[in-house]
Amino acid sequence: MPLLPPAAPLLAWYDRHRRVLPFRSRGGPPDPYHVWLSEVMLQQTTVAAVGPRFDRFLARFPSVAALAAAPEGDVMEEWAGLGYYARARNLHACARLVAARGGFPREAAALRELPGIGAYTAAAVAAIAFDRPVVPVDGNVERVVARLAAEEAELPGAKPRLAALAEGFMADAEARARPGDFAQALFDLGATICTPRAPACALCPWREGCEARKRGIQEELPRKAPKRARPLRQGMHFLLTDAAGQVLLRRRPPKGLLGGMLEIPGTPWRDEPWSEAEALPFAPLPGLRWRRVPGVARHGFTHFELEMGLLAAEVPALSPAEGMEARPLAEAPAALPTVMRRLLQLLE
DNA sequence: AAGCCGGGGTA
DNA sequence: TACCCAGGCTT
Repeated sequence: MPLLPPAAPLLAWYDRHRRVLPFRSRGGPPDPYHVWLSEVMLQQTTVAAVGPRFDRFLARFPSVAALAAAPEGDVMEEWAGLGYYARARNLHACARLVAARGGFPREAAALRELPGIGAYTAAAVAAIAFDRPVVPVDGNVERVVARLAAEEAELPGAKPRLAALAEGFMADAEARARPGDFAQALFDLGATICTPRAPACALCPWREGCEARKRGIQEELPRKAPKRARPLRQGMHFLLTDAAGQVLLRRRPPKGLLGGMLEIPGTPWRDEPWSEAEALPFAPLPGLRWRRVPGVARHGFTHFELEMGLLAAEVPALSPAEGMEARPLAEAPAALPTVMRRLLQLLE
């Protein structure tokens, strides 16, 4: 098994080239609340997408105590558009636990017990906020380590092996002296030099010790198991508005797809397209005359693609049933997940 | 171990 | 288009 390269060149590179990011502390010690919030937002979400949303979230919920005291609906609404909405629910639950115990645990093992915090986030918060000697293993670190060690086994099967290799970084005293910087240096290396495609090996502080580069296979690693094709599903939705400019929305069940988020009422999503007559029994109010809004809206989820049609009708005044609520049409997009915003875009 | 769970940036 | 992203939870 090839040895991991020393931490010193990477840390020196980081000291010169580290990215300036909205959620990164400048100067002073990092605020654990800020570190935790940014790490949760960054789960499967790009730095570019998180930046503005992090500042907006902090403005609305400035502290763990403020977040813990907020109604869950407010948190879900603030999360609208970010995706993976279970993160928002877990974030809120976690804030309440942390507020009750008077602060975040400092050890990764204890952080790991909190809702929404897995192995990665526990290590990231422990290292960055508390300088505990652990290595968070995300997609960047997996890629860097797979190339350093020329690990040819496919992901996700190779995850445990890559994590075990990454743990070895902390055997180096220079890494152990700066765990937070070391973790973020790995992220920055993966994001700017050791990129998924066309890595800039000539600029890499670890180019001498990289086994994949020696063999010329750096662009092929990490290998990944092939993914299944996403099926296409169909839905028909009902835009019911009133004379005051309000629109009828429905709250989705707390768990599952888009759990806890608002939606525009509609049919179930199935494999075949819906005719207007087939869809009508699913309308939020019977006996209305619906008109078809031209066009179809498309949206991609993780495991299927969705195509939606829209029917519109108007009543004098909405009286929302249980599980429904009326909102001004102009304010609806801000509270809706992106898939529902796509439907509203058909009106333009 | 495998499936479920969003959305956007990028080539 | 397809791939990837500072992953976690459930079964």
